[in-house]
Amino acid sequence: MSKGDDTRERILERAFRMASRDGLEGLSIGGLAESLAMSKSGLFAHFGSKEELQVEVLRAAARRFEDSVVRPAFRAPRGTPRIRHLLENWVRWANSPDSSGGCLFVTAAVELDDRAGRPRDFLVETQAQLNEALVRSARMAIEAGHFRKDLDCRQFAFELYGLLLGYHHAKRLFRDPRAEGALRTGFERLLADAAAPS
Amino acid sequence: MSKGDDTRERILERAFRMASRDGLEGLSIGGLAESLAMSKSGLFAHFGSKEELQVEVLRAAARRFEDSVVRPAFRAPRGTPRIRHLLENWVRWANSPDSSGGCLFVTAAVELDDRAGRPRDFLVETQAQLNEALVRSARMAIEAGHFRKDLDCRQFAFELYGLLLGYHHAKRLFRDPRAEGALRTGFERLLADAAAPS
DNA sequence: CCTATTTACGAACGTTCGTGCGTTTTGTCA
DNA sequence: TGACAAAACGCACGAACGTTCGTAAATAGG
Repeated sequence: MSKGDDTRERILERAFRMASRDGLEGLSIGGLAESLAMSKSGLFAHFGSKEELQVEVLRAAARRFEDSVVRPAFRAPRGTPRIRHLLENWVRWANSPDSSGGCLFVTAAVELDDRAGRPRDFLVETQAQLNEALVRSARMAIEAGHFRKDLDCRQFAFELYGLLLGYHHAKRLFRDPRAEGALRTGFERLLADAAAPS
Repeated sequence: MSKGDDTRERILERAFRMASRDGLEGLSIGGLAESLAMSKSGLFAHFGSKEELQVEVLRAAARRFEDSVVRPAFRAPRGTPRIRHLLENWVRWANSPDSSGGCLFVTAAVELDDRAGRPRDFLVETQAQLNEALVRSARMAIEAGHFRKDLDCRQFAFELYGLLLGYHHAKRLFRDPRAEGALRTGFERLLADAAAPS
């Protein structure tokens, strides 16, 4: 790997953390450069524009999420085990020191939700993929006989995501230590409601 | 009402809408002044600092939310009717043209969740009050015999808020027209699960 | 109507923002 | 090692930011 690619990765890693806290707009090139002890223009040259930097930060985050949350979970057996792993990895993601400023996707979603442009397009695409992965997982759980046949899989995904958002909110705004417990309780309720009749 | 108070209200009304879209930090005094056809310094003099403006925007929003969502709902009979009214008003709030840039509280919560200061303190306080109102509503529904006695009211509030956040996310980022239906379906599931055994 | 006060203004401050350009340093490979 | 390319730099730019200040206009009360 060339020197340039190496710094580029260092930049994105730091930018990921900064953007989690301050948002993609709040992320400043000057501040980012300073925190990496390099010049503004030197850093800038790697991306050519702030918008491009934002897209690349999102791309790096998406890859990281895929690597540490989705893919490992999809190695677990289909059905409830896989879905449980998904939640477990997701919680670890949200609690990881890299996300100490909040989940970047939550921050970005709120920030970009009506700001047209490439960053928004990219975020919508990856979030849609994540949502599809959730829906698919539920569908597989039906096929595996873990979930009831008449379960609305999109609805399941919607409510699961809502629980995660509620967890994020309670943990970060209220700093409520009970947030994770509430998330898990809600998750169990969701699973129980989706479960196939015994 | 004096002339000053009148303009102050006009400023806050406009600022409320702008901050819903761009956040409390993205809200710029220059832009706000221009959109109101007044001078930056003239507007600034009403608040003395941007932080103070942010707090006042939040205060105005909280009053408005109280007036149009919470208080009207609390005029409905205790128990499920009141909780249903709460959701109804809440959805209307989220869909109102004033919130066309997203619910200010959601935007602000994500933005301020780790930015210490008076705006964050104020937001936490009002959001905590809202949460308490939800918990209280659930408790009253138990007393009214609508909800089962062993219901965890905090958990109920947590999940209800999660549904709202999920709705906000699906509607605004995905522009999914099914979002409101998913919210209502989840809400009914939540109510059914909380219902007293017949 | 005159005066005292409130309200709004215009101009400027110092900083920071994203971005562009020319140069110098660093790395790479024959 | 010498030459070419890649990478990082310093510097400057115009614009926008929040904020300050002295002054002009508008309003309110006697």
